[in-house]
Amino acid sequence: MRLRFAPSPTGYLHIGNARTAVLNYLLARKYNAAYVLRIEDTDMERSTRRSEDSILQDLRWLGIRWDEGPDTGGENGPYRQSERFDIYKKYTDLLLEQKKAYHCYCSQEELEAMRREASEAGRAFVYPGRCRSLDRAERAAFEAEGRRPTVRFRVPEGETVVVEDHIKGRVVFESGNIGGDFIIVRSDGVPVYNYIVIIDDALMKITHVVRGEDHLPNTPKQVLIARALGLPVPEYAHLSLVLGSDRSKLSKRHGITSVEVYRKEGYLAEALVNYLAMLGWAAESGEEILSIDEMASQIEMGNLARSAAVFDFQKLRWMNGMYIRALDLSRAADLFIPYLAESGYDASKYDRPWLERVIDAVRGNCEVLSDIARYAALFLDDIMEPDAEAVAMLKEPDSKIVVAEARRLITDELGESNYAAELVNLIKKNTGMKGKRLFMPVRAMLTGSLHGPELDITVPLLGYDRCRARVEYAHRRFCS
RNA sequence: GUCCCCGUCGUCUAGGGGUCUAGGACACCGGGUUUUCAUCCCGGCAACAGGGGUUCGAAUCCCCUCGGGGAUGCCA
Repeated sequence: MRLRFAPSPTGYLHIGNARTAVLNYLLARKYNAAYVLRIEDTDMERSTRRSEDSILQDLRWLGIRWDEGPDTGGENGPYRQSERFDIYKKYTDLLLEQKKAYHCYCSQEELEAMRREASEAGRAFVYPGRCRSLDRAERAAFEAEGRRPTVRFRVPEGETVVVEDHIKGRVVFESGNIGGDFIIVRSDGVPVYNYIVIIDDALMKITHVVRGEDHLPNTPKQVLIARALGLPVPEYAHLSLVLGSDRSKLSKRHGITSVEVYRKEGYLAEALVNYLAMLGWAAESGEEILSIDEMASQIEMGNLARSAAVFDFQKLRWMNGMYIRALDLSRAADLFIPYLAESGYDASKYDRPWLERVIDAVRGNCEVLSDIARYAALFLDDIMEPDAEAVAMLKEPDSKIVVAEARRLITDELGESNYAAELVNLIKKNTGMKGKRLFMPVRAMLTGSLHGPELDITVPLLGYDRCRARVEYAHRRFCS
């Protein structure tokens, strides 16, 4: 069994395509199938090497590994369609020779006019077959005009194509209503997707094509090509599409669609893969947080959803948070530190074990890695400017008593060794303050906020010097 | 327009003739824990698109309607 993912390098890896890649990968793992990566770069205007590189990079980041591809090579290469033109040429010559295809001299403008006419008349456009049977003289005349022909596939009449789709079930098409003879080679000699996809699948011995549902209406064209060429037809599984909140095909206006951007925002590959797989698939156990191995062992080609799924950014965030919390602390630190650096904190300035404790204290607040700076700031900045709530709290008369006592203690009585254990206790004892009247001012003066990790964790992590500086700052600001 | 696909809580889904007064998850709303926040725990809200069949019995099977999506490219 052999599966493939065949992206077109015309931009970044789209989240919907990533889902196709992930599902193919899980299925390949499940059935112990070969996973082939093929680059469909026949759109010469839009395809770029830079895009191909970024797609490969994103796939690797997701944890997807392929057995054959443009970078790894393999027995069925080359794996870029742009490097296989001579192969397609042979098939085109064969079709031409057998009259299963013919040269078409209609210009794009003429075609456009016919299309417009059909749409204005409320009819479906079907190529009328104007060039179906040109004789030598007619062809020569067109050539003399400087027209460069495309090659059209002669769609046989009255043929039925039945696709036994693993997800959709039996889908039946009549050759009479697939739009007429379609172009298989452009006038510049470059073949088009609908034509060569089936050749490559056959030559690369792909047994199962798992791809987006948007390809379903193209399938009969591909099957007809295969029949004309005597090539084997793979089995199909057409995945339902991913939609945005308004139920139209997911696009940028719905939110982030680039895998690279998710990575940069601090989503974990494991979480993204997990979420993508859950979009249109549910484990029998009902569990939703699953490793790649667990998903691979439970997934089946036949139990993927038939209906489209709306991409829920909120749920992805939730899932990412779950993964962040489950991370081994050292790995969490490795992942978070670059985000601290991005916010201007030089991680090398801090002691690693201390930094890990800080991260552990605030990771529960983080849904994405880039949330870290906001929550860790209270440990990393020297002075925390109190926010509005904290200011209001520190202006309370009781709070001033607490702040004043804190200052007295930390300047006169407490030091590095005992402040953490004694500061709050002594304030309580000496001022008689308790409950929120005690903890809130302490929290506000030490962290600048009324919210945050428990003080028992926060105070020792802050360290004596920083606590002292903040107490003095609060005292200057609110008690003088 | 034509062809194709799809239709269970707001969202992702379980369910495939009786065990469904329809289960889980996210979100939301309460409550508990945390003297705070987040986490965590408990509870609540909320759906079989509509209409006809078939059947003793339909969310499940069939048909129609409606709704949504996709395709209809010298894009993939």
